Amino acid sequence: MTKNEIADALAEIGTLLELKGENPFKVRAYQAGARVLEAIEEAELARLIAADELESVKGIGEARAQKIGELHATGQLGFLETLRASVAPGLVEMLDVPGLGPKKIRALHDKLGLADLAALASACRDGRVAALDGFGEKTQEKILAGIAHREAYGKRHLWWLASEIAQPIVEGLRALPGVIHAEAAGSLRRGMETVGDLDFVVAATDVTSVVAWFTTMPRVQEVTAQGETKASVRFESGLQADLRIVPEEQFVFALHHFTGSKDHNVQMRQRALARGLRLSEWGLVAADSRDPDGGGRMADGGPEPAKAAKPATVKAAVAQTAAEDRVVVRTETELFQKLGLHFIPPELREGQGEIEEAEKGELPRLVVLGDLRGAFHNHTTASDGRNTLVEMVAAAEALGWEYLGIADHSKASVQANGLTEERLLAQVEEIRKLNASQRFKTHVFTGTECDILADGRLDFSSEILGQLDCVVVSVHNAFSQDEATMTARIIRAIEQPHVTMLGHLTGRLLLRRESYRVDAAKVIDAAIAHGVIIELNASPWRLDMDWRLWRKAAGKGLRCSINPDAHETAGLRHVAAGINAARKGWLVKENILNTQTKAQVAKYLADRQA
DNA sequence: GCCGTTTTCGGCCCGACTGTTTTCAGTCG
Repeated sequence: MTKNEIADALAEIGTLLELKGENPFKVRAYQAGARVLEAIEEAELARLIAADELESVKGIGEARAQKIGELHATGQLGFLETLRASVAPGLVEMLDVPGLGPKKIRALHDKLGLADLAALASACRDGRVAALDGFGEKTQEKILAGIAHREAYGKRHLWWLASEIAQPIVEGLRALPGVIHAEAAGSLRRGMETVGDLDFVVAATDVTSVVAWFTTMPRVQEVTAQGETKASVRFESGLQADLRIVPEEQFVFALHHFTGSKDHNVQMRQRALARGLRLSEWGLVAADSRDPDGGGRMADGGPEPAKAAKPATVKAAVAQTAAEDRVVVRTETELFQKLGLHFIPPELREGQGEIEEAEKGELPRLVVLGDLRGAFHNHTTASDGRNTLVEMVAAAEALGWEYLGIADHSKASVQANGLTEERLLAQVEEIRKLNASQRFKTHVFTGTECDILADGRLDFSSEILGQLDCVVVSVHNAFSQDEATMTARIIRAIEQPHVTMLGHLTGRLLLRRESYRVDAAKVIDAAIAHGVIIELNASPWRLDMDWRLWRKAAGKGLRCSINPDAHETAGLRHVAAGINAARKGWLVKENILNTQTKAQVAKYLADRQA
């Protein structure tokens, strides 16, 4: 069984245990285990299992090491089979309904015998749900609406499109009277390739007017929550947006908190506790301000009367602390400093070792958009692009780029109007003339996006490829090959002479099409061995190779090129999405070809072709 | 189920909002 399949199995165990009402910490342990596994490489997992060292991984103990080993070796796990048999499969689907969690689902199942969404909807319609203890009319209505809109509510959204929606909202918030700061937080700020919802954090003096503006924005279909410090709305598209409003002194804490990720926040709070501090979105206070009884809830019957002394929450502690005694923090940099850390850029806050590196002061100086001096892998009307060569170069010049690499499709990509040898050589001539004319400051590098044929041969001969500045090779057909065949095919392609870089490693289209099956680690090793670059395809629908693979790959010596794969002039701007992904992959300027000057790039390409 | 720069047992991040209740459980992020 592959690593990801094992991670899925662990996550499924967590979900099933949750539905059974198991200890929540045990549930969390399985979910955390799944994430830990996702961060390990396939080969590394095999090595750890073989060496019996799985338990040395933080977050994996004896029980899970055994289960992972069994799944890896046999693809099966008796424990999981038994668990599956004991939980009606329809209950898992119910977790997708907003407002329904494990407790309520268990009540619906135990008391009304409901085992799937159809039965649940039916029970809502005839009023049986509202009659249950702990349920009511409103809950029943919400469940029905949730089932009806389940698909839209559960959908994730491309970062690029979500960002286009979020930007005017941030600007609108900043323009409101009484608003001091407003920022988009959440996975959008972390630069995730897709986001589930939008988060906004605002510092303001007048809460009600901000909430009123937010809940009446255009296209808001439903206000799902509205309180003194927060509001949530759902747009017609199903996208949800959350707003938090805090006093100015708390803005940094709230911004950090709502930027997340969850794993990062948990680690930050644990770190604060280890230093005698408590951290929340409300502030940073001494840990001994905790309620002496150990919590806010008093389940026991005998609370002594005079116990108003110590506040139970960070929020209360902040409120009770005299202004001059609070830990004052004005920027996120200061917040990290208070916990003995260097500033951690939002893109790195995934709980995957960034805190350890920040403690040592060894976080990389991540690449920024301004580092890019040009870009490769761009199409024109010669194949399936929508703008001519001249239009594309003019757009690159307007972006201030020193160079632009053209890579139209090759003849095997008939669906994309791929170029024959004759048409390609004619384009090369056209580009040489354009460069010679000095009409644009931007230099054009010739090239192709040459198809990797089903058997790993290339669509053009090496004689043709040798006449180009830059050769991108990509898979565009026979997607259903098995992993071994596909991997061997790609490796054969990059072993051939004149190949500069590999295009979109997995062929995925985010939220639309799965990757083809390929062993990324083997391709990465082969690329390094042959001095071939792997592109970070910056199309917001691709972002391929995935950011999760870059940190380790770059550490082994793999070079990157951030390629817009633009099919029109507006597509050149997609490099910004590629920069996000590169930053999430811990990449620095030096890892990336197109941060270099025209002269450096020209020399690099000439050396490759020699 | 996992974990230990106080710990091998007893904790485990923290808080807001809703709905259904009259003091709080459940859900969500």
